[in-house]
Amino acid sequence: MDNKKLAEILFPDIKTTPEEMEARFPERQLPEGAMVTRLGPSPTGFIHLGNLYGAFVDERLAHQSGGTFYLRIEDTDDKRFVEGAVDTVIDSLDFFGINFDEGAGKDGDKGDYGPYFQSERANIYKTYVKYLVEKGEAYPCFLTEEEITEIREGQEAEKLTPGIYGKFARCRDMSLEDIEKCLEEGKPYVIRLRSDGDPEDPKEIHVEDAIRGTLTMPENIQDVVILKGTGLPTYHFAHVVDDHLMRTTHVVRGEEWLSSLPTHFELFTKLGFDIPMYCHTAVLMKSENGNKRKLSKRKDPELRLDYYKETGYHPAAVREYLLTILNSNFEEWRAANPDAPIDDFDFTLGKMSTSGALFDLDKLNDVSKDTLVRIPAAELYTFLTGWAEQFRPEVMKDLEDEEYLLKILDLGRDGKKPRKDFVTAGQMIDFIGYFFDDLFRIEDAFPEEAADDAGAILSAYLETYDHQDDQETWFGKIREIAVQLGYAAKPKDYKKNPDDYKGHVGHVSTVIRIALTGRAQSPDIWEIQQILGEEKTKARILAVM
RNA sequence: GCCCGGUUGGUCAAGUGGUCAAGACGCAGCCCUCUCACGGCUGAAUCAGGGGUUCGACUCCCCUACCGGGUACCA
Repeated sequence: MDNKKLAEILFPDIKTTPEEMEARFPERQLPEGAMVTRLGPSPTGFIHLGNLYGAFVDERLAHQSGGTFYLRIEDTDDKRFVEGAVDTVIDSLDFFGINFDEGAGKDGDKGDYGPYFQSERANIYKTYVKYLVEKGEAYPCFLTEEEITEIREGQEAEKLTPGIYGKFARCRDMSLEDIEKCLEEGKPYVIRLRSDGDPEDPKEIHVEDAIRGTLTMPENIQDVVILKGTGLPTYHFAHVVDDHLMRTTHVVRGEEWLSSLPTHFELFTKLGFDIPMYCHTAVLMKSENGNKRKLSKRKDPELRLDYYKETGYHPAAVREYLLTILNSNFEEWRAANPDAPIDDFDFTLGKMSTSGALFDLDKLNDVSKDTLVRIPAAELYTFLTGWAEQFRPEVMKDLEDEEYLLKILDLGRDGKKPRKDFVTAGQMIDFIGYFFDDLFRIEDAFPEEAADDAGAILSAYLETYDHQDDQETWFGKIREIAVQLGYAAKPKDYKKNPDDYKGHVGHVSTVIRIALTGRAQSPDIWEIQQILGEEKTKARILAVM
């Protein structure tokens, strides 16, 4: 068989050679130890939490090592290309602080290793396919879908490994004449790898994985498709060619790729490429009925990245959370360095978990509280208004008074034990709602112990109210009112002798609290009053009376 | 079915032959306290099961179970 001739028949237009490719995409000039990583989303532009999780690893590895992180659009499938997909990918990741150095961009490709759309790299792939055909390592296959199904069914019946390999690879050893004949007849075909694997007795191969250690697997035996009927490569082939030519040093991808590793190994070997360091991450899981399952696009709103944006999670909080899942020692580090920039943390692949982590909203919320408490009020204000503008435009008028808002946002946040009231922007609006007349409403009932005296309490309060009082004298007055009306000045007294009192000062102040905030629970009343101002304070008391 | 991963409290997890098996979230109780939050303290709760190897196994080996993935001209 004249493979050279076959290659020429199959790819008459391909004049480029692997050597030329090597020259065109030389090794990168990067400092020692610098890592090159990539994100390869499909062109729908849909980015979910799993992507973010992986992208975060890519980004940290590259930027921590002084390397390069690039974006490559994997559009070898004939899936519909969604308009603006690249922008969507870039924007959604940018929101979480993840930026690309190279690759597909809003204003076209950037970098010397492009094109960065796989659909535009057909001739590059074909150069290598042609090369493999010339060497007899690949061949055209004319099997139809029906024939393949038939083969598979036969294999299943005989309990054999399904697939096109060994004697099932019926086009493997066609003569040049037969191939030419099929070609002339216009039969559709694909190019398959001629695998060296022994179906009878597969050898073991060893591949390094930075997260999982040395992986031991049986060698590939399948004559996998490398070039589809469309003239575009399969993922397997594109991965090998692209990651080599783009000089990727670390391939971060989900563990669902683990089982095709032998195929990739054989391709790398046959093409004479060095194998990159693989980093197979665990899949994010979700608990359901006591079982773990993969997060699903349809069932789990928290998988959509937009969910976090819409709910009003601060990107920094999501980053903190992701890092706590990604690196088990991050929480410890954060506890020791509460104010350090997150990028100071030394991210390591070895600290990554190999088993699927359950996504935990409770934990996210807790992390979020701790994150927001570290953000200065002015910045929080920008974040809050930015969010509200997009998702709660009707409250924007309440947020206009920046000076007023800053005081509200900083309420009780100073000192060594700051309040951690805020979780998300949406929740914040709700939490501080009583500061705004149009959002203020009485939500809770007066406590039983003091309900009957509510009128008396409020009128006495109003009578003695002096906006200039400091916190201590202010509360002293409430104590007096409480005592006068038959309430204990201290909760402990009441607890000791509940029959001697109607209730305690806490019940009395709750009545005031409800009049002012509409709620039985709130931050410090005195501080709230100072922010509300004398006029509004009095008006609210009066309104309830 | 076959192949490949994985399995420490409800959740996230430290742990690499000798620990009373860290810590965090959540939960419960107590303290602080005018409410809530914050903070502090205490508590309940874990090595999937069975065999080996060993003086000694969460750690090493084998089997089983369970979970996840793959088994495409999808990525």
